[in-house]
Amino acid sequence: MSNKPNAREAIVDTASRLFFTQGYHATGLNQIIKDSESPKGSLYYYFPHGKEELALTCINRTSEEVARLLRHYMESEAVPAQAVQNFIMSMANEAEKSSFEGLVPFSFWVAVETSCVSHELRTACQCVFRDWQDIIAKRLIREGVQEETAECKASVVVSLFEGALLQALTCRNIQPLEAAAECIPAILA
Amino acid sequence: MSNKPNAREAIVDTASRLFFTQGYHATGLNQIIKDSESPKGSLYYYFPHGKEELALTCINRTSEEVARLLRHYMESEAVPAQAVQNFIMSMANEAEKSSFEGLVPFSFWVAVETSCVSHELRTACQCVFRDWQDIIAKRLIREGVQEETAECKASVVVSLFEGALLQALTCRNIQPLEAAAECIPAILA
DNA sequence: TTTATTATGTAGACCAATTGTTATAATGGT
DNA sequence: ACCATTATAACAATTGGTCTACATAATAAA
Repeated sequence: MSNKPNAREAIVDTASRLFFTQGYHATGLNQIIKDSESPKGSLYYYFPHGKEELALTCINRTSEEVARLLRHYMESEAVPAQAVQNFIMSMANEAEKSSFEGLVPFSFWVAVETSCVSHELRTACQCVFRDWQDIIAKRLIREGVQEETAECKASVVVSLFEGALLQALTCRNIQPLEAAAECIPAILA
Repeated sequence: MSNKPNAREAIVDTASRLFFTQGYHATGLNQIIKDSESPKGSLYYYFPHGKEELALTCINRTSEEVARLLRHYMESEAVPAQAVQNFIMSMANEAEKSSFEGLVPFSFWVAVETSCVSHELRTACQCVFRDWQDIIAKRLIREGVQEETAECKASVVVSLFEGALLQALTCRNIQPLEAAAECIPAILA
């Protein structure tokens, strides 16, 4: 009872997990409907444009989720460098806890993959990176950093984190993330 | 005449380009044989184990190619930071020149994708990252940096570069790479 | 030197399985 | 009766992979 729109939620949940751990092309619609225990009819009922629309939804939803988390960490520390370090290490712990198999929402390497699919998906991924960068930059500006410098450093933080996550997932080891966190103060100084 | 093993070369060349720009799963065998103008018979003659064996060959070959390039840049400058900066900016120019569509061999985000395919591919990608890191670390150690610190900083450089490349390819803009290069001295100091 | 024999590649038709997608029928609550 | 949702079956297209036929070149036997 009262299972009104939870089929949609189940689909988006599992699809997000699969897209971000396996990749867009590696994830089949059949696997999504099997894992989410939802019928294929529902998938095309909620996402008439199919896989691409579903992916777009997953990207936007995950992006917002992460932005919220990032904002939380950036606000809850007096020193920006410490905030970023906490954020990175929390993600590292999360990844390790799930044996590098769970949804590590920041791992946006799907961006390049989906960029080849359609212009719409590429634009969505662009926005994701820009949003994250903005959150960090705004915090730095508030600290008195000049705007242009802040944008630049925020971009570096995002890049470093994405790259470290890529290495960590490949090697199934949080060491690259630890090294990244350690270097943050030197970058933001 | 004398066209002995150039079919193999053609296959590996085009397959590398496609794998590293589109991704492993997004690249079909049919596209490879069409683009390389080689018949499927030849593909399975040179790579009896199919797609996976071909991918392994592409990864190893590209990895060595990049390692050679990286080594070249690391040797040809007196100051390590300057060497890394030159390397990053040369890659940025290369990417821009091809409108972000050519083979940007450093973009190893396929690593995560292929990591899901087989243990063998994952191990290969791990080795790639370790090799690149070693090249940078050795140069830093030669400069008098302590071994452990050197390893850590080398890992950061690799992460930062990979992440910046990810952003650059997504946004079709070299700005993230420029920002990354600018930060290198602060990291290696 | 001519003739067999065997490697080495090329060429592409063919295969079962799966892909994303569509269409239509059946459900069930209001 | 209505409408939102679910449930199937089928769709063409493509996937990675196998198979056999064929050409050429190298080697061995006569």
